[in-house]
Amino acid sequence: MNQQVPREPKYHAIAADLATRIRSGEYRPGQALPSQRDLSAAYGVTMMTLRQALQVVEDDGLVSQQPGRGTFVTEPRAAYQLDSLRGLAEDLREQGHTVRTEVVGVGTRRAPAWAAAELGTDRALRVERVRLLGGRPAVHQVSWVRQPYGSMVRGVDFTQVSLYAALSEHDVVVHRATERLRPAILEGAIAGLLRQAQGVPVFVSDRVTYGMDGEPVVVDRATILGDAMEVRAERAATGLSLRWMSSVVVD
Amino acid sequence: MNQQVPREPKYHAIAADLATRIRSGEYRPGQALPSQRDLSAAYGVTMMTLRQALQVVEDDGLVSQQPGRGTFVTEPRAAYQLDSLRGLAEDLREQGHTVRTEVVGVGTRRAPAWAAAELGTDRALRVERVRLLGGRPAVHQVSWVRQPYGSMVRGVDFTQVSLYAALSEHDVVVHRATERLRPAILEGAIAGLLRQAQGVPVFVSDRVTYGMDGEPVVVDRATILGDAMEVRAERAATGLSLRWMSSVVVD
DNA sequence: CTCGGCAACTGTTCTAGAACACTTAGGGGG
DNA sequence: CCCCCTAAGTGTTCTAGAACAGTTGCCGAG
Repeated sequence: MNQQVPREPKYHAIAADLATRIRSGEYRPGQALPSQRDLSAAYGVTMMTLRQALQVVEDDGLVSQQPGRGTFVTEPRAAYQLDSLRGLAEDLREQGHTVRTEVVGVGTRRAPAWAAAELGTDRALRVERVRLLGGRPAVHQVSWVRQPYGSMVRGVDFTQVSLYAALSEHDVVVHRATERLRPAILEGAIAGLLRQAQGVPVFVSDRVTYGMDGEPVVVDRATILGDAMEVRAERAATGLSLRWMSSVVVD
Repeated sequence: MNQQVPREPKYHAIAADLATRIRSGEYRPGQALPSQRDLSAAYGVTMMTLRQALQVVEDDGLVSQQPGRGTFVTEPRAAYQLDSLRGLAEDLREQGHTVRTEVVGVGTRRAPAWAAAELGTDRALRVERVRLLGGRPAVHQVSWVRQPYGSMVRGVDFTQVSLYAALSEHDVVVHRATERLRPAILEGAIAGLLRQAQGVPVFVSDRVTYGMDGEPVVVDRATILGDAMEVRAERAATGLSLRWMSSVVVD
């Protein structure tokens, strides 16, 4: 047995192919995939390798493997993975939501104490945005990008380019994030920006994103309308996720 | 190669053993476990089997596997796993929190529409409780236990026994739960029970717990003070968790 | 002293099966 | 018609490696 381990693991490619075929409708919710034996033969790999691919697809929530019965495509579940390293808008777009970003302001500022404490400095670029779902403001977000990274992305049009994509263009690779969520009451200028009355219940999310060297790169505070998102957990699924309430989506 | 598959998979037993040794302090946070090759030899299994066990332990958040470096024990993270099937108080106690339960009322009632819709019937036992952390009311919880399970546990002293422990005494085994979390504003009689002013931001958690037959057994609605809990996510960890704010704990 | 290369260590991927547990459907018998 | 058994299908677990990618430390040379 002489095997090569390719640059991209086979099981990744297979998982991606299966995901594509499921998302494209080739395999529909409730439908059984071909058996593992048939799939492994079709992809030209052993059962073990195929099973690794299926584990990935199952972990992504696209299928449910049932002993003795088969592997079934699950109902689509739009979810924002809280631990995602992508930007908010990218996540929502991937889920098929119509997302528009409005930039409220961009400028080099002294970061407030809470953000400076996380960044380890108060020298930062402040990026203030509003995210609209289906044309309706749903999220107000202020990002503090630590210098020198802030200067790198200062001229970016953030209505078109995500902060993380812009950082990536400058080879700033994010590696880890922590995020905290709490309930709060909408007040101040943010209420106006979200076009809601003061006093409305919201989630406030504080997020710190770290680079490869473990140093904080971006600190975000997002104010999210309580009727635009819920936190949902299901034992049978991959874990916790944030779901964008379908009532908000006007595609 | 003639192998038997035992009733309990080997990798389960190995994962449990490793978890026990980590939790007992034999392997400390930050410390590297022995290499996979050494562990597989020590447990008398192949690398693949050992890796399955390690995947389970990593999925439980106890270790972090790092290519080329080793497998390291993670810092303990006191957390209420949102998808836990145990009762709320049990979770908190396990985390070392001082929890006291006050029973507001128990009685057979017609479940409200939202709970009846989940239970598939409005015949249920209503159990209303307040959970105190460190002597301070932190959570108000109303549980609706579908009949005939409600009748089974009607006479239980819920200040001493959790609802799920009581159900378990009657061989009602819960198998799966779904939970949703949203922000809200404290109002009505609940504010008084939690000894807070009306208008305070809270989380509201709706939870449905299912039995082995897939039928709903209990529907819960918990109102949780925003300063008693946060949702926290870390990429490097197992996913989302609810953390009880240390400021609330007065042990 | 610093840098580069090499060796030994680490985890990751893959092969090629085989045996087991679970599920379902069909056929036969009562 | 109902029940039981068997066979064929399903996923799950396990063996026994080998090759590859990543990491780290040590030694030698400049």
